[in-house]
Amino acid sequence: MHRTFPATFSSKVASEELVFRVRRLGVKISVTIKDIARLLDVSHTTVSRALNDSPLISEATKKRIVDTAKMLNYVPNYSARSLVQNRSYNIGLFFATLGGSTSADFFYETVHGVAGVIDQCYNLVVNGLDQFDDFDWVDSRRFDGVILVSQSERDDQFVYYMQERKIPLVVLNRKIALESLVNILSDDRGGAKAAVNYLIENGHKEVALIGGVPGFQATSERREGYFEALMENGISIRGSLMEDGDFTMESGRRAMLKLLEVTTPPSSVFAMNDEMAIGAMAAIASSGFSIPEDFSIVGFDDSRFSAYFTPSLTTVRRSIGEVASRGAKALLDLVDGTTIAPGRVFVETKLIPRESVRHI
Amino acid sequence: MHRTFPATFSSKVASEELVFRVRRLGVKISVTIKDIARLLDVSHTTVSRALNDSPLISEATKKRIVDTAKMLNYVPNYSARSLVQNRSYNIGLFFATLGGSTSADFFYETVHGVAGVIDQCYNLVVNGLDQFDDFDWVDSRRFDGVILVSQSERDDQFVYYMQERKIPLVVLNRKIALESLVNILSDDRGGAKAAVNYLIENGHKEVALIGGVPGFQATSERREGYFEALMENGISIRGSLMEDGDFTMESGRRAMLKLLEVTTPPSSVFAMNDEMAIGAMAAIASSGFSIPEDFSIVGFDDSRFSAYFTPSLTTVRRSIGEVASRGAKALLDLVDGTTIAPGRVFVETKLIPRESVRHI
DNA sequence: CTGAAAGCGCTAACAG
DNA sequence: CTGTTAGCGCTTTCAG
Repeated sequence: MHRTFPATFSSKVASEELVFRVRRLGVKISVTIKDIARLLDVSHTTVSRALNDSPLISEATKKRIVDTAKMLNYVPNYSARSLVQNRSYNIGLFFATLGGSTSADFFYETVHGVAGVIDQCYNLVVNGLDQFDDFDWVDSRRFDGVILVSQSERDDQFVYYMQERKIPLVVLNRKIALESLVNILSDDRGGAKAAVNYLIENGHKEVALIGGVPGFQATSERREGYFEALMENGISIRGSLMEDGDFTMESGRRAMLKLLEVTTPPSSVFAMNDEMAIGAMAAIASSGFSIPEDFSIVGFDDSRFSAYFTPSLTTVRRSIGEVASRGAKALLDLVDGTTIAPGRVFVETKLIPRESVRHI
Repeated sequence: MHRTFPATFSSKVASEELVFRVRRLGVKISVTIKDIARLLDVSHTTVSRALNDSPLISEATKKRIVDTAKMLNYVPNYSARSLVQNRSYNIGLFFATLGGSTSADFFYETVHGVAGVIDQCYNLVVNGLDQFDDFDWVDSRRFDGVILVSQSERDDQFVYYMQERKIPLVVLNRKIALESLVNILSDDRGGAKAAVNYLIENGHKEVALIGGVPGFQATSERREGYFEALMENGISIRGSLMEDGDFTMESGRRAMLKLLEVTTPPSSVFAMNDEMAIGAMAAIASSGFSIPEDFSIVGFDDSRFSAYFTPSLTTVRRSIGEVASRGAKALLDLVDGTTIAPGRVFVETKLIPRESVRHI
């Protein structure tokens, strides 16, 4: 082992002596700063400084210490550091729920987007708000910052809780009234409007709507977009063409089955997400109709599978990954104390025309 | 505020005095054990004991303290507790990778399965092994235990690392040679065999294979199952009917396009996961063929969308969620020091017949 | 049953 | 540039 000793070792300490000391360290489970200090005859402060790249230390000693630390596989004790620094090195990524109406694709893209930005020194802690009765476990000493993927006003309770505790918070996916907050979301209304406009441009006089979970902000925003498009094109809104879903495939299927029973069925459908669009497509097919010949359909999200359907699904792309990564970057700045302008950022949406819409 | 004081408060401390003391606490960000101790004129040791439900304390004082703590919204400082107890209260959930070949559905089901079991006192830390150059950051003081969702032998390095550090580890999704480990996975081989057998039973004389990432254990196991089924039915193996994919939809599409160019194309295809099956279905459709008339296809995983395709996809269900939750339970036992028998658990797979297979 | 004292490993004034 | 000292909030001996 002593053959690997870096040459920069203290001249005061003979190589043999050092070997002896390392030996005496024995089968210690983990090396501490004190160990290194004793080994090199310096104070533990000096070691701490070296390891934290402090400027208050000579390059020589720093190198000596850093080398030794590496050799001994020193790993800092995060609990100790956390205790004294009052930081947890935990970043929370909280979803309103981990089950049901959070679609797999959405979840995946979000976690992926955040994880790609978060630094190695942080733990990314994933959780569903609905898992717990209260928020007591969310504490400034346990989370340096939190990214909330919000769906509805029900989450406001949590937002206020966080404000109270002064825990840095970034809210994704839903407009938040608090101006002091960083708030990143996609332009749901604009996207929905574009989707419906596209159907109208393609000659559809009637556009049915399959809605998401009532109460979710994405649902109301996309409904607004739907309304706007209809109104601007002088198309009257028919209640019988609007069905509620809950963002799951099954709900899309059920909603479509109902729409098929309307006396004068629409020629086109806008589903508020791709999963419900799939469900609707399944319902249409199982009823003996075909897409886009009998029905045109547009989804929302551009889930990764939407290009692979038959027919491929026309949809609205909103980069969930970008929302997530921008949110994560903002949170990191917030945690680092970098002053960033709070406020709302809309990530653009874009219509992706594919085969599920027919021009009439 | 003093109206809400519980009646059990120390008689030694008059209500007014207590109010005064609480006042003096002022706008402290967080209440500590010491605060409570001072408030109630007991030692901080006593408070600690009460809060930890120690038997070395009278019911009366315990109640008094617990009530006060609740009233003051006391939250323990996990860093401090961790430091002294040498536990992090972090549970790691590590994937070989967070991108690419980890499908959204798989990821979602796994996280969901684990999160449903993990106790509130733990943080669930999600990570991809490929995000980092080394494993130094994975430390026994930073993770009480880790669940590894493994794909290939490349992850062995990590497994050994964990063994060395004696960090409790549960490995999911892939057979691990180490007998001392808890190892939970689905019966990939059996599932694949069932899938291929099903095609053969339905009169198919030729079954093409679309494989997963070469090197992934799921890939080789499922290939084995494919071979076994063919051999037991006296069907010869044709190399031209086997294409490699990487578990993504696009790879399934490409593989199928190649299979369509074979001189005598097969009447059926077994794709090693549902995503590739979708890709294959897209390729078949775009080439002007239809399913199941021209080609029968079976997937693997029973992803939630497979029932909603047109035609719906015959596939093999393996409960990823169950693998995950069983793994999490085992890890929790391990962390708690409960002696559990290590070893391998196979979660059963089950063929789910749907419309994508035609009987000839 | 309760309290006093020690110490976990680290960082951060404050002196030299 | 380096060392001394103190202390983060908690649990845990060890004495009463």
